[in-house]
Amino acid sequence: MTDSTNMLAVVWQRLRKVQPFADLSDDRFQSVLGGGMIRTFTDGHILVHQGDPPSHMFFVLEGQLRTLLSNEDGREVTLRLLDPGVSCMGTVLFMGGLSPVTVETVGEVRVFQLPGHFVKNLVLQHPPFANSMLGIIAANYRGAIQQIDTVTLRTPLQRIGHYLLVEHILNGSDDLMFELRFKKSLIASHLGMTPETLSRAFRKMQQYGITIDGQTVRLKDAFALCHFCDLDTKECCPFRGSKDCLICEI
Amino acid sequence: MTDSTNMLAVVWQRLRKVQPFADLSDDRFQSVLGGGMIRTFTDGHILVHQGDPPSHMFFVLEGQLRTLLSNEDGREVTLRLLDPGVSCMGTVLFMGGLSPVTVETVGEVRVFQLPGHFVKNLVLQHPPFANSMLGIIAANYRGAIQQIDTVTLRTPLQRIGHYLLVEHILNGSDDLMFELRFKKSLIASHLGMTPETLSRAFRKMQQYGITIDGQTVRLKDAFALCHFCDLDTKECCPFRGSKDCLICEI
DNA sequence: CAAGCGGCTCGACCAAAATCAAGATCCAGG
DNA sequence: CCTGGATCTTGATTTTGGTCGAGCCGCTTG
Repeated sequence: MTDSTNMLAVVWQRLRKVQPFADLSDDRFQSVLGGGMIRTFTDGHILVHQGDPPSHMFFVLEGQLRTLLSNEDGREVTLRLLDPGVSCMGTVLFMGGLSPVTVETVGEVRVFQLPGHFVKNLVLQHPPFANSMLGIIAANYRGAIQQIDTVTLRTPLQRIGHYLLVEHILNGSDDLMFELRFKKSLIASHLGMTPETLSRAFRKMQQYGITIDGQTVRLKDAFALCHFCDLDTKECCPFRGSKDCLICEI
Repeated sequence: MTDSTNMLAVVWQRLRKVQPFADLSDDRFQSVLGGGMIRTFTDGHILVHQGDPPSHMFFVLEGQLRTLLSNEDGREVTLRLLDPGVSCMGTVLFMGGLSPVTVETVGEVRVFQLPGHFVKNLVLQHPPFANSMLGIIAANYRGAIQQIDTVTLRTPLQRIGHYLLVEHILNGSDDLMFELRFKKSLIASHLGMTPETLSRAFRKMQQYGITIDGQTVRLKDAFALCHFCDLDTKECCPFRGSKDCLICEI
């Protein structure tokens, strides 16, 4: 009892302020918690198989998940890499039909899972929640478009540069050193290339003043990654419009 | 007056039964029509530039649109090819921020455009409409995921096979002959390859009993395209579970 | 009918990334 | 402190699809 109360406290803490729950009243949020459950999985566990009917929406509490596509030969692409506070399968619930994606744990993971019908009801009964869901799905869609851009229009070097840039910005971008959140083989799979190619490209990044040692990325200066900026990313750049950024000036 | 009444009748006819309007009352649908406008564009006109703030949602009435991504070198990928009855930019409205995609006409096109704020209000005021929008966005997202699968996990031959299969099914799949809806260079761009590669792959398809002559596709038999089926497509296959399909049996 | 144009096809060549095959490095467990 | 396994790096080789150039087909236009 104490344990489960404790767990609930963790969930509360973790999910209260994030989409799609941020706009809910405390009462309603409480009922959402009651409608779902907390589960723990070990490394490499598959929560959803490509082709399964989608049953739940998942929220990462601790650890990491990834969503991926695979073909018959065993080749795969990672679609999304999820850290705590992030959800998945929300979109798939509204697609109708079977899940096009596989969801797999990366390391040990604790998730909160909410039944699909629960989510769908909430959407119909609570417009702000529907709006939140639209926002989440739209954001994921944006990510997918970004990924199409990445794998079809960019060289491996550009892909990694852009990936690092986004990581750097997420990280607050005030430090010239930060850690990769995911292991390299996963990043490679996300960027649509082999680990070998990733490795070689990391090497080539030294020409731009960016060195990668283990999981640590070091930048020569605050603008080292500007070469890899794009319209979308520029919007989030803390130096946007700054005279110091040679790229943005153009 | 007569002309605009006439136009409205066309819109009514074209849009009344399609998402996201199908669930609206006649009254409300009428007010939606009043809130938007009809416009005509010539070939190659750009309705939305990558990086523009999204202002409208568009519905194709006549002709074709495409949405695309492009990079600085002029290379581009086509994301979606839109026929009458289909919408675009609905998702982008909910993504927040600027449009990641360009929208361009293919030939002469007539569209109905609805201001973004109008759509957003409707979502907040009318839950079934929100639900429809979720469905539309989710469907587009599915398309994007499909495209990632296509460009990263499939050979050019498989990509085209799958594309033809989907076209065949959309076409009713009762005829062994059908027309490509889009010109080949557009299809190539959608499948993430050059027109030359598409051409060569079309040639190779003869080994599978599929011949392409101009815009006309001819199949040796009803199961010629089964080699290119996947889980997602299998769900829509009219022969699903049929003993005759050697692939589905597996 | 001829000319011109756009879209498609096809062959020869080339560049880039995947694959294959060793090593190097790092970490966990004994 | 040593060992075994996973992960990453590196070089050599192969494969694939892109690029370039030329020619063809079908359609429009004069």
